Amino acid sequence: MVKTVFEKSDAIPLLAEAFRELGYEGATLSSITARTGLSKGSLYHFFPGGKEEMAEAVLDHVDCWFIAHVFQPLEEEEPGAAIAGMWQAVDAYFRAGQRVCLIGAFALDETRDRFPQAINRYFVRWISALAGALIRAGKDEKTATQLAEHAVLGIQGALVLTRATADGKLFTRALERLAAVLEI
Amino acid sequence: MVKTVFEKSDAIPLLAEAFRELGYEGATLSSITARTGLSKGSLYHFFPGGKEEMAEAVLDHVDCWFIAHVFQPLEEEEPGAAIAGMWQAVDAYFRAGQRVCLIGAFALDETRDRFPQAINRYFVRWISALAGALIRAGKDEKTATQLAEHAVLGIQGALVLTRATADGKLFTRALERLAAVLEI
DNA sequence: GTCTATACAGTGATAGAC
DNA sequence: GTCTATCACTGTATAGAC
Repeated sequence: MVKTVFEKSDAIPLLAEAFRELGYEGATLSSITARTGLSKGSLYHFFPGGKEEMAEAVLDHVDCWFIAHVFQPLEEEEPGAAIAGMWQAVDAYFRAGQRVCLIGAFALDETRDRFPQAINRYFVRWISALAGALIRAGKDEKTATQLAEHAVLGIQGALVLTRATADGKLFTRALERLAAVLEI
Repeated sequence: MVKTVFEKSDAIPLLAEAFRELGYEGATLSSITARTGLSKGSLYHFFPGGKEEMAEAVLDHVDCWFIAHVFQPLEEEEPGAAIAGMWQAVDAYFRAGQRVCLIGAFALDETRDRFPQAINRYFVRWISALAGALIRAGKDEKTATQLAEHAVLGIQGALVLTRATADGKLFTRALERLAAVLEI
């Protein structure tokens, strides 16, 4: 059986899922080969820097997705629609809480110290993009920043609690509540 | 040099800090021996079940702390004072966000599946204790449960964001905002 | 009760055949 | 570009001296 064409970009979503579910330390090369169907040799061909380069590629991939689907709309589109779109995108991306935030999970342990800029950048841009939309929607700067911080933090917390309690409806319920707080 | 008396209970806070900072997979026996000053032999003497038993002991220790300092006060004392005490205890326990929630961190990766009951129990009790206090303070049951969920999830999210952004003031600021939401 | 020595599986990573 | 074979090393865990 000959392996068909398989590009680096095809591997990244599978790598992302591995790191998301197992964590950086927990995602061993064995588990990664099993999930991607690629041998270690192929993985090192695509990512000469090994596991760390794989994680960097995954972080970049996640960041790009959020820029395209969340941050840029918040920064450029009509604020009401962009914010509504954010809640939709977030619920879909995190599969109603069944999927964890890779970057949030990396932030919690010493993995953060491997990728500090990538982790920081993601959250800072999310908060500032949302704050910007809230300002364009009429909030003053201080309130907008606080509300944005509150919303982003709430999403991360909802992911933790959804997994911890195994309550499948918690996430979507939390998003609705967070969306309501933004209206205050 | 003779090792002085060192009880199992003395090791647990050090183990807790190791798991908290490094994660379950990241906390290797080498790092644990370095942090506790106990050799592998001694560790296995105290915890014959190895790393898993160490983590169980730590989870139990954390749970007991929260029962004594947070859950029971919420369940038994005057609600206003108990809730105010909760915010104080949380800010102190998590060192204004410099310290991560071990149980929340465990919830995010496959470590959850090792200790599902302990993780679930902690968060369920926290939410129900807080909801109970809110009910005694005059909220209706549905509102109280939602607000309690919102508060606990906010704490977890604030821990993620504090570490991610390295903004030392974020955590305390978030707690103030979360406390304000409970008043609504 | 504490340690050192050790077993042995699994780790990330590399070399080289095809 | 993909694989297998293999490397040196670290992982958890155990045995046994003191």
